[in-house]
Amino acid sequence: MSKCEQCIVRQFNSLKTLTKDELIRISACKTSRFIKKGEVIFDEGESLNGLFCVKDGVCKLTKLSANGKDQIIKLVEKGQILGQRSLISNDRTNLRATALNDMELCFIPKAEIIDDLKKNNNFTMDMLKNMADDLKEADDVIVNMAQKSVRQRLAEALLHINENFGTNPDGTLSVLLSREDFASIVGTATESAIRVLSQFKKEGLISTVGKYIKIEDLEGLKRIE
Amino acid sequence: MSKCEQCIVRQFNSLKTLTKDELIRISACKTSRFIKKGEVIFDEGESLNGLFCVKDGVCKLTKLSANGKDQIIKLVEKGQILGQRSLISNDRTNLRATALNDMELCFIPKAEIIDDLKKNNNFTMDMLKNMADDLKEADDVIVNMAQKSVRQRLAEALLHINENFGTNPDGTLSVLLSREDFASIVGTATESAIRVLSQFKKEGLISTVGKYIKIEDLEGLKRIE
DNA sequence: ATTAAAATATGATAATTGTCATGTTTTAGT
DNA sequence: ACTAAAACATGACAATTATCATATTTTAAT
Repeated sequence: MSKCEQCIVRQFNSLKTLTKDELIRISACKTSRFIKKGEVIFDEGESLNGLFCVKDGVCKLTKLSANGKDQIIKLVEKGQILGQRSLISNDRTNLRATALNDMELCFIPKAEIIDDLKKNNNFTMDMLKNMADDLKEADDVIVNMAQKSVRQRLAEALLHINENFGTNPDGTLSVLLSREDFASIVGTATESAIRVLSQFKKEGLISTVGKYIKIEDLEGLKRIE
Repeated sequence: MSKCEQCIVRQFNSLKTLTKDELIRISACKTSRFIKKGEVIFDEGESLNGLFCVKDGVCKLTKLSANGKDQIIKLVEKGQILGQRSLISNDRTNLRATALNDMELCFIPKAEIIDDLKKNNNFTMDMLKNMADDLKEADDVIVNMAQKSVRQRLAEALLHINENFGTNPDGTLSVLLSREDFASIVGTATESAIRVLSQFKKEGLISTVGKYIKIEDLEGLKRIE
């Protein structure tokens, strides 16, 4: 089992604020999990009893709406943490996490994290900062959902993915999403997402390389207001 | 100037976790502000340099969308705190706060709060819990915005206000909102909000007493799915 | 390699929601 | 009390988006 105190991944999340001793303690009780693409990491309403640290891969966090459709709330990638919200609220999860590609996760039991939160104020503060950033982002999403058209939202989704998850060497977006996933981010019917993406392609705003999408005209996408 | 350590209002927010000494210190440097209905407490992009504690009244937090329309993100009432997000992120506000009725606010300078956050872990933890709850709520709103009809969203808005802000003695909703405000919560055109509320009235789901709305059929509103 | 299933695509049409125009009622200020 | 402004209301129509039907292409399993 690899050691937390030597793990590069923790530099990207709140675990970076832990002391060496704390990391060694956590390392001793953490477990590793490998998840295949498409598998559910945890479901809505589950009790997690701990925190996941994403060592590799990307997953989507979704919530099932009353109409039977999934809504993607957030994408989580390597280096990020999973399950903070329910850990802190001492609550069941309100989102389902599904792997978008093969993943490796470390699981840290709740008791250890709670202990650190109580004893290490830097850790608590960093968690708080991240939560505050998530909240700001969520507020922005609310406004977009409420006030913008499907076309605008889809353009912004592409820009957001480009900005936050980067591209492959050939310039295609590194996160691979189905049209259904795009629809689920934007909150529209799959057919509508397909239509708008086809339109973007016709207009030269994007192109496709196999299943991957490449942004051809960043400014053009930004101009869709 | 009234004293924080004797103030009932703080029992409803994170300030309740502060020690008597900390409260006395805060009390000494806080200022009081009276805001008239309709006045802007702070605008999007302002630097707050502190935290507001709502002693009396209700305000709305809005964000201006690119289409020129305001979106109401949250209603904040007596006992709640205002400005945490930007204080913690050390960021300008991303929302505007506007008084919905006459308000009394206490303003606590940033330095004092930061000091408490660093020294009192209970305070930090409570802020973190509240932020986590806000985030959960925001996620729910995203799903509703993305997946539900205007009719459903408006029904839920009425239920949410009833649940969280209560009613006057005559059973009317205690928070008084214009049709434009309702439209701004739900993310629709004012005319659409008016139409749907008229429809609800025709269907006997709600009634009006002057400018106030009364829920007549709670179960009926819940059934709108 | 074959085949079934899943994903993508597109047309036709219906449902929802927005916009504009216009009128009525309520509120606030002198 | 009078008047202007704001809020509320409603109709007509346009724009957006969803739904249903049906192909086509791609993927995965045997």
